[in-house]
Amino acid sequence: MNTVRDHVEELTWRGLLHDSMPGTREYLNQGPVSGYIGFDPTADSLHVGNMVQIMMLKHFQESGHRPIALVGGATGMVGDPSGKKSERNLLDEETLRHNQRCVGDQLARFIDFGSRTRPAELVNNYDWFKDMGFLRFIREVGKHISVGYMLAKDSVKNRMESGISFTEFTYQLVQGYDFYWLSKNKGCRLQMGGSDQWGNITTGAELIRRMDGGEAFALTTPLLTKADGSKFGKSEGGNIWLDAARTSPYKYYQFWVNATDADAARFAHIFTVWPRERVEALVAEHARAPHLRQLQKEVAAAITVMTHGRSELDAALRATEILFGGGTSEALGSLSEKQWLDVFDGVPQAEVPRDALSSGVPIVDLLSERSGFLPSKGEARRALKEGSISVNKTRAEEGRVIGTDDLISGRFILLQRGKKNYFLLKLG
RNA sequence: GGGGAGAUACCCAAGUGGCCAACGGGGGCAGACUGUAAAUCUGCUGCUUCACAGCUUCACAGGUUCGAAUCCUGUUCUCCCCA
Repeated sequence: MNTVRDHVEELTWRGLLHDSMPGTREYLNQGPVSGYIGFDPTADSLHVGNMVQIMMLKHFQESGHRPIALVGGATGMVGDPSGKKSERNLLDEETLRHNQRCVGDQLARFIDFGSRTRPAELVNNYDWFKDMGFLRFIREVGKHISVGYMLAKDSVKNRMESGISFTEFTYQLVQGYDFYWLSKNKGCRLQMGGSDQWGNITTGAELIRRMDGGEAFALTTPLLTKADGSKFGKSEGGNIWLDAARTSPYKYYQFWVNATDADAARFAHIFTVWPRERVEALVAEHARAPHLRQLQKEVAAAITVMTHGRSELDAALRATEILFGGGTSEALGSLSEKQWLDVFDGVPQAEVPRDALSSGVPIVDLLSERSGFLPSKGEARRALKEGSISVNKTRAEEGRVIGTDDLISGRFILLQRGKKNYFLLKLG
């Protein structure tokens, strides 16, 4: 089985190709090859900001090639100056090890490590750096690259004013050596990454050329920004993580379903493996009836399944239906206790003691100190004044007192500020 | 080492003895509109038993004054110029 599809063409229509080194397309079209992308183990979970690179590996595998995910245990200890204006804090080895394991597990949800024909592989550059002494490194590697060459990189140039440590200055050589090592030991002569990695990638290609006389290739992706120019991957609550414990599948689904029209179209290209006809048909359909948000829904569903699995998506959809699907107090009452807990799994919650409730709690107290939903009573009053508070899907007035009568299914009260902020109170 | 400028709420930024919880902008939150969108309009955005009331707040610590973010003293930090 040596058939591969034209990967460069595939990336092009998906809008994922920013730049490539000469000959890369031809190299890929010869047959299955290996290609790698590095991931920083700076946290014990990846977030949606990493999704472009994750999908690069996935599309690569779908095209018939063998993806290698490199977890940067060693490079994570150094710190990449690319795109950073200040020196980075170093992580200790124990933390890095933990992060590497978690990141590896997450990648396994997207790319297939068990394929017979084109299995993905996970490597950790700490393994080839841990016994590499400083003297050996500067003799074997440093010897081949001139300081002038290194200084010419943007990542270094941009930091000459504000200052850059020798450690970060050296980073490109360390990452470059990864590329060399993989080409030598794994036959991997292609590196992929974000466009900000171009400088590091070319250093690696240069090393391969000088140390081995070998040829190397590269593919980079454009930096993804949202249609309004803001940074992709952040939302009100901060980062959107791939770890369900950090970002619930419900919130994760909501993140994607809230995409603007333009973003949703791009997400369909980048974050799904749908064939071109399907993507284009959906986009066209959406253009005819944008108010249905069909594109957002399909894209969000596809990505959520890929990340968290079918059943987590179903739970997220149920929650969405209840919270946004014109849900009413009656709809809430029809849920079983288990359904309540499932549906609101991703919603912040607090417990309140029964006796407090039986004597009645003023809504202001309930919203603020009793639950922690809103930060202060002043804030709670303000919210009530603007009419943005609902209790069990029914708008609440300032004088409202909440008692046991308001409990649904004998246990729950659903608080709501505005359309999208929910809070679940449980009887303690 | 010498000289100068400055530190104000999430960010930028006015204010230079009482009318300052502190103009304005950004951001954030909410309401209307809508498609859980964008754009637009409106309101809110220190705390408190929201009241033209009280309390905490304008780098930090003291002081002057009936009264200070605003004046004085000291401390810390930042920036610029000269050497």
